[in-house]
Amino acid sequence: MTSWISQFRRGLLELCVLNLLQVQEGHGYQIVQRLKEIDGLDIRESTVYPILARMKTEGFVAVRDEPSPGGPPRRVFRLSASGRERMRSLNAYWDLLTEAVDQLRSGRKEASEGNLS
Amino acid sequence: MTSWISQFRRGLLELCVLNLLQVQEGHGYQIVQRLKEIDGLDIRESTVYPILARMKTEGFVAVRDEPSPGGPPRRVFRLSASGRERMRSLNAYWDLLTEAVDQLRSGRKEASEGNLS
DNA sequence: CCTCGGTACTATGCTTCACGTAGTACGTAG
DNA sequence: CTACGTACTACGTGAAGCATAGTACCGAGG
Repeated sequence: MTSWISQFRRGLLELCVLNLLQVQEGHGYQIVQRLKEIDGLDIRESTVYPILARMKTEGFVAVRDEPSPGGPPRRVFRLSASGRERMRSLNAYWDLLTEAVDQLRSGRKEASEGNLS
Repeated sequence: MTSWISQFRRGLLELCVLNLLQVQEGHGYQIVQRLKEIDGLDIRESTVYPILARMKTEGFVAVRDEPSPGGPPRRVFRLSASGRERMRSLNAYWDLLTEAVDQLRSGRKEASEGNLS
């Protein structure tokens, strides 16, 4: 991983997980699969599980075990009240940041015309 | 600093500095002052100087000294060609991320209005 | 002169978190 | 009984934001 890309993801991944769980509870593996589909995120198990563990110890999610049709038992995560609160905080700050960046970039000359690599 | 807020800023601050310097060269202290004005960033000297140092060792900026009217000599930073390249990369990835988050948040449930699943 | 405050930068250590790698365990198909 | 998909855990590394502290130059006021 090109390292600086990882840096951008800091904190953002928790926001993504929270927003996913806000829609519907899910188990770790499932969340990993969903996040993998999202372009630009390219996330791995070893990143997601620690996030979920952290969120559990901080009380943002409730956990219960559930049997799996083909594998070891799943740990299903469900957003708690404080988790939804957290999500709102992160979303709000994220919006603030994106707005700040937009502002900073728009006042200035040209922005990067579509060139990703 | 509430800790999780700092995490969001990862990498983003370099992007901000690059975009500032793209408009006009400037010295460290000046860049700090400018970034401080930006809402939601709330940045400090001890964060900015290391970024500038890093950018220098990686060749993204050229540095020259300049006398100050009221203080020790200033170190003036100017974006290099590879610095502009870097800026484009970061901007592109940032755009990708914001789009991904927008997508993730909008495709799911509601943004604000009550519309349960 | 000497201190105080603003300017301008440097140095050190802490902490958080993404990620790589590896390992455990369950189930089914061949 | 091997191999593969599922599902999770554990450990170590490294990057970077930040707090704190220190250095140094300058002008104004007592």
